[in-house]
Amino acid sequence: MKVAFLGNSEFSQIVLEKLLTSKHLVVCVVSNVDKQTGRGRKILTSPFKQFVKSKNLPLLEFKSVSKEGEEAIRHFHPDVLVTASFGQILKDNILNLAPYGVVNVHASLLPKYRGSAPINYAIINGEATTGITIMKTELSLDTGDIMLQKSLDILDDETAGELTIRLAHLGGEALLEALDKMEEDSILFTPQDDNLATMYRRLDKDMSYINFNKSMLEIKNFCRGLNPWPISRVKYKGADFLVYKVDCVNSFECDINYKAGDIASCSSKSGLIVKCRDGFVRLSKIQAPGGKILDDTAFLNGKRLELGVNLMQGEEINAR
RNA sequence: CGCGGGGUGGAGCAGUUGGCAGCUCGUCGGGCUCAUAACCCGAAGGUCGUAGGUUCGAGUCCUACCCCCGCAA
Repeated sequence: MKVAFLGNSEFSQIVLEKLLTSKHLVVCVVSNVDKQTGRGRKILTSPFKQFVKSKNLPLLEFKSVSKEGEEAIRHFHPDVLVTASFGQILKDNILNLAPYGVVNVHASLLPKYRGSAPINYAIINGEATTGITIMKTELSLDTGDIMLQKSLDILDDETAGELTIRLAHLGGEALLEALDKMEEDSILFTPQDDNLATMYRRLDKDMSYINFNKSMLEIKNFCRGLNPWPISRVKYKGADFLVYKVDCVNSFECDINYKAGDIASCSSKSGLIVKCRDGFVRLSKIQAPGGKILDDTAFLNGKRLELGVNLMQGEEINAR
């Protein structure tokens, strides 16, 4: 099959690499245009596009494929279009461009976890299993018929970033299998049951503050699910401290009656321990504004935090 | 020229209006203890990011450059 590949991220790259090892031919790759980004507002080429260039694949860049890309892609006469972590929503002209239409590699077991951050939310919600769905792309988001699914167990301390890489490899395998079957015309299309569907909205920094009214496990999962971006965080006296790792604390005793979100211990021996709904959590890897990522014990050697201060957004100082 | 924070013994930080370079931890040695991540005593370890400049004197003030980070996308 002649494939036009649409993608942007590291996830896309891993799937594409797998595709390049197969008998299928990648005729062109479509990605977003470079924009000002990063510190100093420089224009940088994404790692994905650098990879594509290094493989000497024809690279097309569009702000909107539907508006600008139809002719250019048609020029390569693809049999099928494949999307993997491609941010843009495709219109009819692109959906019907190739004989086999558009196939999407989605990182969840649809119809669960529709939306742009399926991997993150699977971890946040404490799922034990997630997976890959190869599906037909249609006009509305992540609703197309399912062609093939593969599941994967989520590891205990895995972050969303780590899981993304594992899912991408699985996604590559699933995609090849699906393409092979399409070619033999032996693939089944199963409609999704919309009643079972769950949809989650985009991640952003506003939703990344830790809510200590939740349980130890929920907070830990929240932290894992938001790594490597946007990173869970707390507010200490008005400043944001990024939290890279949370551990559940099962053996911490204290006689003071702390509220959820209060700092219950902050010596460089014990680490940074905070009260939550059903116990205590330890914020064991944190980063102060302008600082680097540190273990809490190292962090507390230099920065002295105050016992009893509340780390929930908006809360003010209250001495027990 | 998008905004902002930072580079100080091995680690993390403080350093006031320029005036002997400090704190917490770690390391090494000794002591106490049934024992310990606890406690006590002592020691080692620093070209204060780089290059210039101002000054009797610069970690501190000025200039240029390098590196790291947050916001913003």
